[in-house]
Formats: sequence, C-alpha cells, structure tokens
Amino acid sequence: MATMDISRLVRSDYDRVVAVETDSAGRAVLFRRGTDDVVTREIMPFQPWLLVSGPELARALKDTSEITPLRGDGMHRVRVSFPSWSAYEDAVKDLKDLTGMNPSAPLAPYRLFTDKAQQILTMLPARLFRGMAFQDLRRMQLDIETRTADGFHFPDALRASDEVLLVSLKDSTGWECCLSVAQAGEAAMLKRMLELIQERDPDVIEGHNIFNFDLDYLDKRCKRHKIPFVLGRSRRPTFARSSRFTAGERTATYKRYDIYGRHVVDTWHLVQLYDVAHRDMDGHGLKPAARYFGVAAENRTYVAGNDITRIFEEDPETLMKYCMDDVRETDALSRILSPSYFYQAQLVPYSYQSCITRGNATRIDALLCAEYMQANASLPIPQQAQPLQGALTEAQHSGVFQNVWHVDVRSLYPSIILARGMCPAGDSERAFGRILGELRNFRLAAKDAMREASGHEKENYSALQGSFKILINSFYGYTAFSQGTFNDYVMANAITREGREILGSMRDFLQDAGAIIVEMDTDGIYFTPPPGMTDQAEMERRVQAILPPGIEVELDASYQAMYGYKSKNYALLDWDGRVSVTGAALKSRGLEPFQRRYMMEHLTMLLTGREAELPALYERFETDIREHRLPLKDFAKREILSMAPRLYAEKLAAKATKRSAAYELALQAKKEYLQGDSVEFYVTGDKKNVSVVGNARLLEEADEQQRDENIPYYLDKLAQLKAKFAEG
DNA sequence: AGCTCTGGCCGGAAAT
DNA sequence: ATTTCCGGCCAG
Repeated sequence: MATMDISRLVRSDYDRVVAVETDSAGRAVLFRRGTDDVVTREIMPFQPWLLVSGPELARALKDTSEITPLRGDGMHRVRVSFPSWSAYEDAVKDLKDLTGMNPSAPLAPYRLFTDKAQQILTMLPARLFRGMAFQDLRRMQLDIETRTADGFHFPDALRASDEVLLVSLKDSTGWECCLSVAQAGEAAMLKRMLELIQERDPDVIEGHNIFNFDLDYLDKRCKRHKIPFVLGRSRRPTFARSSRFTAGERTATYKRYDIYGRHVVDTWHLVQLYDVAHRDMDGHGLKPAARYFGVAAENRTYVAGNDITRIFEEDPETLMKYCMDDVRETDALSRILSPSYFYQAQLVPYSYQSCITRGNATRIDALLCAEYMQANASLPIPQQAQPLQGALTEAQHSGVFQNVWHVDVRSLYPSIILARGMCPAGDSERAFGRILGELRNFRLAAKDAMREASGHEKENYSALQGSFKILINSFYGYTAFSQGTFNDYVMANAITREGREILGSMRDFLQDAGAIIVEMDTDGIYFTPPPGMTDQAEMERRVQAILPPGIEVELDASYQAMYGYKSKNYALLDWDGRVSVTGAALKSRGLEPFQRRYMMEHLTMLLTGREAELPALYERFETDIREHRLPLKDFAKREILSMAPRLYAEKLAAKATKRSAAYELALQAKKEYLQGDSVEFYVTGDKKNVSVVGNARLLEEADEQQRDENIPYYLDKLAQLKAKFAEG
C-alpha cells in the first residue's frame, strides 16, 4: 500500500538499523539486524556538526572540515562540521569564549545538538528500525533478587553482607535462564550473566525499575568484585549518569544507563506514561501493572519483599519461579506498551531509548529540525513565552439528566491547523503543516489497514496508528512549547481561539434547537436532545452543517443518564447500566478510599433513581467508621512527592513553601523517601478540627490492632460529602 | 538535565 | 471564622 510507506514521510537511507553509536574518529557506527537475524557493525563517514549565526563566527573556529551556508533568514544559518568529536568539543569551548554566551542562552549565536544519536540520524539521514516489525527486535528482560542482611529492611548493594541471589533473563526468542548465587558464588554468577548478554546479543534490555534498581545494583556488585560492567556491543563499557524522567505532572530522577549498541527500556517508565493518559491504575509496580493489563501469570508465585532472603534459604525453587515470573510479566508489559515507541523511532531522529524518555514536543522538535538540516535550511530561535488562552469549558446545569447525548469534534486542534493552513512564523520551509498532514493521512491509512488485518499485523497497525495519534495531538502543544525551535504563540492563540469559537457555535446551535447543555469542554458537549428528536445521525448532520469545512463532528455516544456536578466533573450511566465517573473532585487518587466508595455508591443511586436508599447508605458508612469496621487503608490519602523531601525542608526553612503532612511524614519515616515516591497516610486524633500536619501517620507505620484514626474528623468528611451532593 | 499546553476543582496551611 | 494562596490531581 503506497500510502503506508513510512519512507515517504521521513527519509532514511538505511534499513534495519537497530542502534547508532560513534567512534572516536567521529565516524558513525551502525548496528543492523539483517533479515537473517545476524547483527552487523558498519562504519559510515560522518562529521560532528553544530550551527552558528554567520560565516564570520564559523571561520573563527579551528579545525573545521566543512562550512555549509543554510538558506533562509533563521538565526542559525551556517552549519559547521568537524573531523572528530574532540575537534567538535574544542569548538564548543571556543564558541563559549568567543561569544561569552552559554549554548543554553536564548540568544546564543550558536546552537548545539548534544544528543549524538540525533546528530547522526539527522545528517545521514537514517532512522532506526526501518523495514522491521516490532517482532524482529531482539528484546531481553532482566530481573534480579537480592539478599538483604539481617536487621535491614531494604537492599543496599554497597553493604558487604548484601548480594545478588538470582538473575533471571529471558528474550524475545523464547529463551529463558535463571542464575543463582548458590551455583558458584556471586562473582561467577555476574560473569556468567555478562557472558550470556553478549551471547544473546539483545538490541534492547528491559526491566521494571531497571534503571534505579537492577542496573545500579549489578553495577555496584561488579565493581566490588572488580569485574568490568560490560553490557554493550563491541565489549564497550557501560555509562551511567543522573537524569530525570517526566510523565505528566510528575518527574522522577533516575540513574540513566547508556549501553553501547543497545537500548534500555524501563517498563516502569512505560507504565507511568500510559497512566498519564488513562489515570486509572492502582499502582505502577510490576505486580499491579501486570494485573491491570491482564498479563499476570495464573498461579503466579508471589514473594513479599522482606521475605526474599528467607525464601531463598528455605525454598530456592520458589524464589526462582518468582523471579522468572517477573521477567515474563516484564516482557508482557513491554509487548503491550513499547510498540508505540518502536514505531516513533522509525520517524524521529532519536534512539529508541530516548524516544521513550523524552517528551512529545521534544520529539516533534527533533523531527522538524532534521527536515531543515536535510533541506540545508537555517533554523530560527524560539519565541519568548507569551500568555496563552486555552479552551472553552462550561458546566451549565448540575443534577441528574435522562437520555444524554455526546457530540465532539474529531481531532479539534490538528483539524484547525490543517483546515486553516496555519504555519508557525519561523517555519519558512512550511514543514510543520506538511508533516502534520502526512502523519494524519498515514494514521488514517493505518487505521484502515488495522481493520482488515488480524493477529500480529493487527496489533502492529494498532500500535502504529495509536502512536501517531499521540504525536499528532502534540503538534498544538508544540506551538506553545517555550523551547520549541518553531514555537509560535500567535499561532497557538489563534488555534485555541478558533477552538472556542467552534465549540461556542455548536453550543448556540444546540440551545437554539431546544437541547439542554449539561457540560462542555474543549471539543465536546454533553446535552439532552431537543424534545421529539430521536435520530442521532440526523442530529449529527445538523451540527455538522453549521461548521466550517475540514471540521468534522461525531455524535459518538449516548447515555441513560448523566449527573453533572461541576466543570470537568460528572458521572455517566451507560445503556448497560455501568457507571463511569470523570473529574478530580469525584475520583481523584488523592481522595481517601472510603470517600471514593461512598461517592460511587451515592452517584449510582442518583443515576438509577434510587434516591430513597441514600439515607440507609449514609448510615451504613457512619456506623462502619464509628465502629472501626473499615480497614485503615480506607482512610489513607495518597500523595506523590513532586520534590525531594530534603528540598522541601530547605524550601520550608526559606519560607518558600507551606508545611505539608506528606513531606513531614516522609522526612520522619524509617525508610528513605525520594522524589516521585508516593506517601500514604491518615489523620489521627480525636477532635474534628485538627491540623493534619502533626496529626498524621504513615499507613505503613500503622498498627491495625491499635486503631488511632480520627473518627470525628472522618465522620465530618462523610457529612460534607453528603452535603456536597445535596446542593443544586 | 531536561522540560507540550491551559482550565478547573479541591483540601489544607497560612494570613487576615 | 473567613479569605487567600498553593500544591495536587485531573480533563482535554
């Protein structure tokens, strides 16, 4: 199918590349997995490069090999290349001295691309994995179990008495293996593990929390035994450094490992990225994630963290099974979550590993900059951030409504950009709209192909179209990305303004037709149809008729009933009797579980016309709380530490933040809490009005036998909850 | 070292 | 006791 040819979208002169690296001479090293499944190493001529603002600055640099003028009037209009990485590094130093500016300064007259893989992929040009399907990738899963010395609660690789007990390995060919320290000691086991990785020669090494735990631990144990920690191809050493990972509102620091010729994929990252979009997971650990995705092995062996050492001594077979189940689950999670990034790596000039750890807008930036370099076009510099008005939201009515329809605009912002032919001010090559349009067409083709395919093929098309959907929707966000080379705040404002106008005109039309608008947000409206209107297709046609060309609506769902609470907060009853709840006020993870449960039951009664049962529901909860019938967990709030507890302490001392129970508890806790960790705690005391700071206990430090939850406090919360729904 | 955006609800702490 | 502000979490 011609439209499904990804090479039309972005050029790559090489197929089946699984990794790119550099050698000291500055050349590019391509690792390619042939159709015979053998990996070859090829050296390609390549010269490290950077951009400067003009020929004078270019000529001021020493040891350059090529100076290429770039067309157009962007700020960075000359590309300079160098015979080696050391010449490049020297030039970077000289540029700092010559200009007196750091590369990160907004007006610096030079620009660096510090990611070497990006430099190579951009210029060759090449992209990873072209001509390959996800199944062609050789993925290896790794998991270790460790001994925690008596008297300690958590593993510590630096403690002499701790050690690796088991290493489980598995790869995508079906090969599996479990090494034990009991066979010949830790040093021999580590050496064998390193040998096996060389033999199996995976393109990707996967694990759950592999960056912060397994690799770090193995690294430290290898150092102790003076075994070189060589995981890379060509027996290259492994590098680690501190880095940060962002998923939605939370960032986590992690120890980033770079393994020569391979990629490291942490399924913990994949799970968090997934949950940013879905926000319905119970936790991001391997076990909850495996259960969530329905891939937990049946009769799976579970071993609690603090039992590992004991079980290893008493029943090593059981621990080995447990460890094997872990790598199998890691593989299963990866098979679900990583294909989307595999396909993005075919487009974006980043390594596969970077496609996962870096944000959507950054990937789009890399894509656009690469197009410019291919066209020998100059690059603009980002606009300074300006205020941006967002979407239109209204909750017009609260309360229960019967027979509610939902209409929404398909891909609102991308459609506006394409329909109006919008183009960022700095995009002289008009690459933004062209790539967006091609991505959209490609996605539609992939969706069509998905419908016709089956098995692996269907999954592949599904991953392909799904990952393009995410990229496509990020194009709007990119226009307001402060570091985006082609950001444009005027355009961003024009996009949202037209979005508000479109949604507003749909609202006016529906109201004039006699519909009742319950709630609307950004690109969709929930409403009760005008009296006498029963034909959804006809309604869709009428709404469509008032919209400009290129803007398509879809009357995609209807519901038995809807309870509108406030903006972005509502509950729906579908025709099969299922209730779904939307909005932070109704289902936030920050709410105590008993509140969430009460709300769910209360809302279900409201939606199904069982208001008469509400008093009994309330009484049941009241009694349960009063008589300690609920587990302590039901009173625990969960908060994620967005900064390191130590940083909180500093900010508090400087009066730069307010006191917070979660951080105070984390600081006092027996275990060490880090940024990104979640803290579960409940309120103690015996008075309704207590300050939470100073009257809270960590759930894990609680004693179910000596209950101390604050009953008046929680009864008051229940009363407030009831009152909340009684209004309106 | 790396980062898409705004709008909105809510609880808790501090200020009034 | 009431208001203001901030951080957390969520919708899209």
